[in-house]
Amino acid sequence: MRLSTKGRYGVTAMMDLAIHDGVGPVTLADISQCQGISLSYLEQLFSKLRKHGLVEGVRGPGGGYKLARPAEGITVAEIIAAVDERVDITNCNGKGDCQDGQRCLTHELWTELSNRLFDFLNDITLSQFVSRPGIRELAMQRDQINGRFALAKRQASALRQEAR
Amino acid sequence: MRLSTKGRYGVTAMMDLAIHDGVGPVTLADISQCQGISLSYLEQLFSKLRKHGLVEGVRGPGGGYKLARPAEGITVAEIIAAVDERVDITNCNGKGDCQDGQRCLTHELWTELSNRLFDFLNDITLSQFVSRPGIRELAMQRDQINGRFALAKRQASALRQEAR
DNA sequence: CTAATACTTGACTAAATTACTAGGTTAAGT
DNA sequence: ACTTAACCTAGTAATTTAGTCAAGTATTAG
Repeated sequence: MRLSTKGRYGVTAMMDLAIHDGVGPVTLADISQCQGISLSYLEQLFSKLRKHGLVEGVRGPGGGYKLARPAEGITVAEIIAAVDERVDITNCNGKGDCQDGQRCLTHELWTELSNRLFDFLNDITLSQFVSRPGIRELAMQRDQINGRFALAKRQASALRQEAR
Repeated sequence: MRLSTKGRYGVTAMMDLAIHDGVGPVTLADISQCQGISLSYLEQLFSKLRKHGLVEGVRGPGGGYKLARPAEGITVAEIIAAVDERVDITNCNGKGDCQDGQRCLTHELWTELSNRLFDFLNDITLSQFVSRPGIRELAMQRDQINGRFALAKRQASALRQEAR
């Protein structure tokens, strides 16, 4: 388990998709503007997210990315693992030994801590953040301010339908 | 909150000190051998740990490093923060705004997740791992195998004293 | 005192990761 | 057709990580 800016970008981007889930796809250009990182870098990240079955791309005008699965089933740990693609857990773990064929005691303690951390993050889903009351409405307001008109429009009609 | 190999090195090294707490200082050369990283790199890490009041150096023959405080009071989050020295939490947070003077909603959600993660790691102390029954004895055995005779000797007499 | 041990500091280098740039191709909507 | 936006590839600048080298200082055993 590793947590870097890359993982943060992935998680926040996925939150963005989750907020607009069911409303319509979100373009990378939008996310790029909001997060302040380059479009091509986002493309790299989303390529990984797509290959791990977390998002789906929709081509053409009005296209973008959307969640491949409901937000309830997507955990933070999954997202981080997808963008990080890290295999090496410890220095010696690949070979299985630390020195003299013995694994260092501290490494065992570390993997235990690492597992606890994973369980913690694997228990947090996107929906936990997005399904809070009022979040959708707030997102719509911000979309209008930020010039995401297409999204805001679709969001508004989605909210009207929900109201019925 | 960031978690890289640097943080892992710091945590595992601190676990090593905690295991030998009360027994005597641990030399960086020992840790270097066990963790498989260079002595000078460890020196850099321990310089930070010392400046953050987590460890104390003992000079002269038989010297090394030891915990500056009891293991019960040292949390994993503290160690990671000490070696990482990271300030930037989000891309826009330094300036306080994301775009158009509005903070992106996703960034707020991220900081919330980040705080949860910090609380989690700040609740895990070194003693939780080290004070498990049998850990000290196991450490002594490994020290002998790994040629850490001085430590093993002190550890043994410490255990004898505990037995009384 | 002297030598051995171990911490301290700084400057410098190699490797890996992060982030970006520039050029495309492909699919779908108008 | 034309535009939009996903998708792909290669290269590269910037930053971080990890390690090296060298010249110190402090402590203590003998």
